Amino acid sequence: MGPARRARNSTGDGSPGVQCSNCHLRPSCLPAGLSPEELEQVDSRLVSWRRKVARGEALFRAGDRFDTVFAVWSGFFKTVISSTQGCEQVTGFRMAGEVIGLDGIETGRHRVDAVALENSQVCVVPFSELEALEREVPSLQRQFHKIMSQRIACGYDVMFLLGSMYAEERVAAFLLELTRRLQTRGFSASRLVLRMSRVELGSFLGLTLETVSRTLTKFQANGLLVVQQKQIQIADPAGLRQLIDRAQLPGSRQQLHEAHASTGSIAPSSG
Amino acid sequence: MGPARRARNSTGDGSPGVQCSNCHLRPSCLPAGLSPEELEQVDSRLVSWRRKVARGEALFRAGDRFDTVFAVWSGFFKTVISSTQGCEQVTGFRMAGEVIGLDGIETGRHRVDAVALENSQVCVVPFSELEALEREVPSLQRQFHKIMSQRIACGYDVMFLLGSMYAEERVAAFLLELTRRLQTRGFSASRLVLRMSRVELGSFLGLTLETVSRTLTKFQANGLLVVQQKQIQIADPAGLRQLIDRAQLPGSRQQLHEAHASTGSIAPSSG
DNA sequence: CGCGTGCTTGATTTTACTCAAACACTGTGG
DNA sequence: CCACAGTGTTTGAGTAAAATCAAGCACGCG
Repeated sequence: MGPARRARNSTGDGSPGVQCSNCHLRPSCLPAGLSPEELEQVDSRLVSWRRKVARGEALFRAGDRFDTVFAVWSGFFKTVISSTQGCEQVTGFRMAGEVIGLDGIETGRHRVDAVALENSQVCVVPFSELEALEREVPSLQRQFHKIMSQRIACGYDVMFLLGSMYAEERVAAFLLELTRRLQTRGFSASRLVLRMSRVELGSFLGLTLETVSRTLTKFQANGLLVVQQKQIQIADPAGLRQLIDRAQLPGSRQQLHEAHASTGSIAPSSG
Repeated sequence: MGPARRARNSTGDGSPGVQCSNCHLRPSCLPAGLSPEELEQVDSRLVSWRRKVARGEALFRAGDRFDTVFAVWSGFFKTVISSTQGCEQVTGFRMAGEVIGLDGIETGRHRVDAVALENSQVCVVPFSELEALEREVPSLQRQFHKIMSQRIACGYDVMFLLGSMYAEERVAAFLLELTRRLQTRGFSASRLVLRMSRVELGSFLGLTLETVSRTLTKFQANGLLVVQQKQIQIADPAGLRQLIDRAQLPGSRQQLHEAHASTGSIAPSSG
């Protein structure tokens, strides 16, 4: 509200120097792939500061006015969509380098709640300024489009998970996807800490907490994982992968069309 | 590949005059909200032509190189994501005025198949030219961002549907959403034709074709619908709406956190 | 040390899937 | 024009997967 809110390159606390050029998250964030000159433009032109969000607090809530996007700098978030009746569904988890708030562009209002699952910090990026800078820095424009595109494609993956997989496959796919993302950020591929509760994980996977719990227990019994509450050790990643691939063989679930006429000579009339 | 492919404002057949300014779909398409001057820029600068896609044919397939987005001009499409093992999941249905291909921006390759469910025509928009024009026409940039944002938010709605709803709720939500979209295009709110098969609808809704069929039959028995194959008449839209709202009441499915301490004195132990 | 939350485990029920058969609509050829 | 094949849809019976209900356990915190 005050002048501090618009101060160039300062954190919410007034400390200076939120610069993309210095940030180790750059390769996976908004200014990925920019040249040094372009980075300098971003540093000087794009008003950006940091905001702290304590564990359990909301970065924003559905219905809040949208005018900024946020880049997670540290910590971990969930996004949650709620029905008018109070039923909730976790739509995703966001970690460092990932952008939050893109769903608000269309209507100018956020469509989901974004809640920190641990003490977190985000870079605050005013959207209109981002758009203005995009018009001058094509590679920033391209990167922003890529990020939105990835979010769309990622949604398709979740739809596939929710629409076509069994409980075990969903949990396996989730763990592999999460470790993949952690790995690109320099974390171990075999050890991870689940920042979300079983309820939240179940909500995201379209399962109850009991089913999530049972599945993790079963994976441990089968030697795929070592589970200690929120600490997970991936003992057999190939086994998890296999579980997903195996499950998707024909017959497991529905086929939309049986691959007809792969031979060729008989021309498919097709309608 | 030949010069025709790059011809300004011509259809694939060579007929001239694919102009957004003349198009009745404009309000819901890429150039929504543009001023007459801006529209003229789009008409003259944005190379766009039409492509016909016969029923059953693919506009593109997963893995195809991405370099254009498509705006549906007539007809109806499904987008399908497939696992390496051949299992398929419909991720959405696209009708006139909606944009297809946005999932390909990130990797430069399409992530889904786009298949015409009836004889269709699309406007072909080279993506690099769209980006270039966006840099000069801010309201085009904004509209494109809105479209991508809407696709992301729409993905959240589908996740909610797949993750938190029962079969009946899913079918009801789908029908209401479909009629809503048709209505904005000037079609009846109470009569519609399902362009997709029961298998395809089931795939999208995470159900089997039998469950879809049974649900429609039940809705008809309850006086909510009149079903004649692909012809659907919505007899009681409020009833369908009620079905969705009712189902999302607490207790129906999981709550992430019980709205604690609304009363105050008597704390609900809840467990 | 005791309480509370979150997690695990078990028993039972419900939902939707699978398998199977019959029916209906479409388009084709006699 | 009608018989027929083929696909897509409906309906039924039985089964499997996951939800629900219900305890009990473990970890973290004051």
